[in-house]
Amino acid sequence: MDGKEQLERVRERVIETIAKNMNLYGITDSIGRLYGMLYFHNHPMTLDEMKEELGMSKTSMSTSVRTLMDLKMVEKVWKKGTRKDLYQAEEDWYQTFIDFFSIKWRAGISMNIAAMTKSILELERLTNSEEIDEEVRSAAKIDITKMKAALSYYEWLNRLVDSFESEEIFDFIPKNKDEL
Amino acid sequence: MDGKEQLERVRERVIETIAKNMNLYGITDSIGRLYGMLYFHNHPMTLDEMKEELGMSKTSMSTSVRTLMDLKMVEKVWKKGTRKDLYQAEEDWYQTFIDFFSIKWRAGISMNIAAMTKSILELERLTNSEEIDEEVRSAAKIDITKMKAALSYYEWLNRLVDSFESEEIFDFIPKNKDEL
DNA sequence: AACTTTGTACAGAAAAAACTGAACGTACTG
DNA sequence: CAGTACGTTCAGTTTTTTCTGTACAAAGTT
Repeated sequence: MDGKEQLERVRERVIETIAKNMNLYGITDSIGRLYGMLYFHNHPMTLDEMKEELGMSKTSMSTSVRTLMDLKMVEKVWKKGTRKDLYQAEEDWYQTFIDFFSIKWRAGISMNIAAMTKSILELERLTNSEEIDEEVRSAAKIDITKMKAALSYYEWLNRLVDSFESEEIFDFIPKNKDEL
Repeated sequence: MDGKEQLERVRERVIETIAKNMNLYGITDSIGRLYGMLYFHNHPMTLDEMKEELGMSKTSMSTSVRTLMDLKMVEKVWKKGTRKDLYQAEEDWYQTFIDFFSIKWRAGISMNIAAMTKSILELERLTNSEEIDEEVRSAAKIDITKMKAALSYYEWLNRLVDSFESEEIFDFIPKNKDEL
């Protein structure tokens, strides 16, 4: 029984699990595997090393690593002497969680708030118009109610994300369960 | 200027925004559009009506609506007299949010906790073995540390989801911002 | 300045996902 | 019990996404 080999097998299984999990969050398996691999690799890696390790093209490594950087799951590190770019995984998963959802959700929230606000305004103008079919008016009123409800939800979600970014969420749900 | 037409246009734009947003959460545009459409449709709809409204196949409607049901974003309603299944959108987006992430995250959490726990055990057995290369042992120890950190994160995430399901999250981040 | 080395853009190939129509099973209707 | 209406399964097609190799630009080396 070779210890090194066994360690390797365990790692691979865990990496696969991590990848599957990230997949659930809309990240492809390949990118998930790359992250997992970087997470267990104890030194920053170059694109060529990743390519070697995963048996994929350098192009893929380049784009995948950028995706992970955009999500702040990987960072570029600088090392004297080498010309190659070096990357390492963000190790703090609490931070990863915060960054991931802040980035993803904020984008959607502002988009939606803008659309809803604009639409409510337009429909209110419509309902106030004299020359309008009564049926349309009441339909518009219902829509306005729904959009206002949506707006209030987005506003709540925004505050939730605030609590992530400020880390106040950890006052409420402490990292260590024995705290509090 | 036709009011009905204008209302239609506004609705469509908002539905498109909703779809784009859901897309961010890993739901296809089509399914997102279906949800948005149902959200603004003030009566439960049959598969044939959806098919008509969206210009897609009945097969797609059937599978899409099932996806939405699995996420508890749509529910089947029963109406006396009709043989067709009727579906309507869950209107409470706070609830939708809770259900969506509870369902998605729980799946990943338990999968990961299981994998990590098992792997930690295996590696601990490995590190305790006499006949093992010192280098492998220290590598295994590092891995164990990382997996334990991961485990503690998943345990935290589980508690976060608990607070969603119990709605305690609203004590911390109230729905109405003036509350508290 | 010529030559390397490195990362990325881009176009095309391969793989995966979404979508459809036909066929089927079940349950209701007369 | 035959006939019809309905939802779903499944195989095949279309569309989208992922992945690769080549080409190229930028920066470093000699």
